[in-house]
Amino acid sequence: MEIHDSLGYLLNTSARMIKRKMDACLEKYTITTSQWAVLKLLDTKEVLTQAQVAEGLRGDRATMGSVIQRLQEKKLIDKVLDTKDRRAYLVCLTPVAKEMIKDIEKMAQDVFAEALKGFEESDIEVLYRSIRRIIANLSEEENV
Amino acid sequence: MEIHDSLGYLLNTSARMIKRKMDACLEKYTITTSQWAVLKLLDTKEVLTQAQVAEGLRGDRATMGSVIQRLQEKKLIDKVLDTKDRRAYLVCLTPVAKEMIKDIEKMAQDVFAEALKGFEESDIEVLYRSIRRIIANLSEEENV
DNA sequence: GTAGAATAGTAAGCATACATATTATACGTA
DNA sequence: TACGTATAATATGTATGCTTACTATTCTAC
Repeated sequence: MEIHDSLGYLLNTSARMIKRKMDACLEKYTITTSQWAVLKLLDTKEVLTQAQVAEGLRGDRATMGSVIQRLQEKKLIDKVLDTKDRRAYLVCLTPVAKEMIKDIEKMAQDVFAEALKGFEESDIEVLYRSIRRIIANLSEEENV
Repeated sequence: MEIHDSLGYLLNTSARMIKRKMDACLEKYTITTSQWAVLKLLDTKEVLTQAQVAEGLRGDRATMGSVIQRLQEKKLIDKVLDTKDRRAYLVCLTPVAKEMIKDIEKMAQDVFAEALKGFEESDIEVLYRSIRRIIANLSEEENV
């Protein structure tokens, strides 16, 4: 099978292209797409431990730790030691970050709209359902 | 919008999960998923310059250069200076790599089969067509 | 023929992404 | 109460992935 026909190549390439476009748009806010994902998760969940952030974004704790560290350096999140579990830090957004997220939200939608230009509504529905199914399939096997 | 509902998150996460699974399977061959993609491309095209490899996999020349270097160190590809264009190298597979690719091909199919377990044939068709359309949409805007 | 633009490959810097290992802390059980 | 197992965070090493910049070479237009 041609590499260009493989599911891995198609998913990886489309993901990289969206990330590239998002990174370019996010540059003016001095954050990256991965950092944006962490901010978005905390916007919904308010307070999480680093382990929960990693789990929430299906990333590894070491990587998420360093993404969180950079966000902390940029004063976009705060992390404080959990008094109930002294191993853990509680992570939340700063007011600056909350303000910023409002501005970025629309821009992110525009990137996805561009990616999905000309799509049938029904195809969009199948696409999203399919990708979620792939994630579920690969999570399932992991837990065996 | 929830981060988990965003197209970027869905594509990125599914791509990373497939890559993770592929990397685990490829470990016994001592190569990575990105290296495998280069080998697969050269298996089809026989001889390419590094710039063509980068273009063929929609990557940047610096990154592809270092992936190719590592494959050369592993004796899986050869690169020779192009006598017609002394800027360029011609890259091709070694016999060892060609033998290896046969073994890996089936394993790669198994990973995709696992990802697509339980899918309707029609949904698979919509999924592939949709992702190709996303790639085309994002390529188009790049070339404006 | 020459100058300017473009290309091929690499260097350097920064940001993930992943795996493995270590330290400190928490939890459950005998 | 002590011990073994599990967890949270970080350290380290390796491999991308991307951007910018540089050098050598090629190509095109005048």
